[in-house]
Amino acid sequence: MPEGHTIHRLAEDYAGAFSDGTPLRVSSPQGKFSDAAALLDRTVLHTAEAHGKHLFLGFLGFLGFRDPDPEHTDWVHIHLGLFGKVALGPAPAPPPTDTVRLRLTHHASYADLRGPTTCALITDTEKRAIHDRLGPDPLRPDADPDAAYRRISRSRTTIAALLMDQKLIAGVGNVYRAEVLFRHGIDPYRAGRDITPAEWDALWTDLVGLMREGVRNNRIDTVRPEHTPEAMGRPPRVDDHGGEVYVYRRAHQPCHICGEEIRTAGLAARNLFWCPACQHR
DNA sequence: TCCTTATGTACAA
DNA sequence: TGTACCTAAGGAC
Repeated sequence: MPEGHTIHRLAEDYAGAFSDGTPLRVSSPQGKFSDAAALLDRTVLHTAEAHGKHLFLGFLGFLGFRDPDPEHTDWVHIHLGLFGKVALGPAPAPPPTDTVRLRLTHHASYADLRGPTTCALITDTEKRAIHDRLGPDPLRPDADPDAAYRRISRSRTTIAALLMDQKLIAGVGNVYRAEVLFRHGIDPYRAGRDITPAEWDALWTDLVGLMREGVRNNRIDTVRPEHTPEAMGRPPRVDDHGGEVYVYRRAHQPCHICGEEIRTAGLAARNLFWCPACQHR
């Protein structure tokens, strides 16, 4: 279930559960991360950080350093890809299944990582290189939305594809791109260079608010108060995604606002969803 | 039990 | 543009 909000929430949850200074037990029941897990075993989790859909767990102690200097931190770089999941809860940990790539345990908590596309031990230099190839993240205080607009405003590519490009904006995925374009009435096929500064400002500000709420609730909800199931007297959404949305995975269903049939089409190997009547700008 | 699908990305051609 | 990779849930049988 990973867009940027999931990863930022995981950073908070890992740090909250494990960064109290107690050494951790680190293992890889699946075996694919065993060598690194052995190096990290009985070291201390110092920090957890997210940039877009990338998660970084900072460990101290495997090289003998005890000070929280980034240069002396060993980072575990995690990317969940499409399928990755983390199960995090109070100790005792359940018996591990053979799909657990990385298990952290502690006197009070456990966290099991399954199905990531990336789980690797990296240096601080390698970590900086990852930050350098990612665009501004609406969930990070250091984000510069103007940097994203400079590139969007020069591009002939559709705004729907640009919003998914992590070099331009880090953390937006298929749900947030569909929903934020709907909320601003923007046709997903418009070229980036036709997006005005005012439109970009509104899109960015909205993403910041939506994604912060996503971190808080650990799910994506994008409908305004007047369009909730309660407000409109319609049945709540029931599927594995969970949150209330306008268009995502609602192909061929009526638009909550105008009743028009929601459309879907493939765009950059993903399914795009939009309302042709509401998104005309 | 099999098939499809999924909130992602990298690389080959 | 297509394909490979990682896992689990839901629906059709």
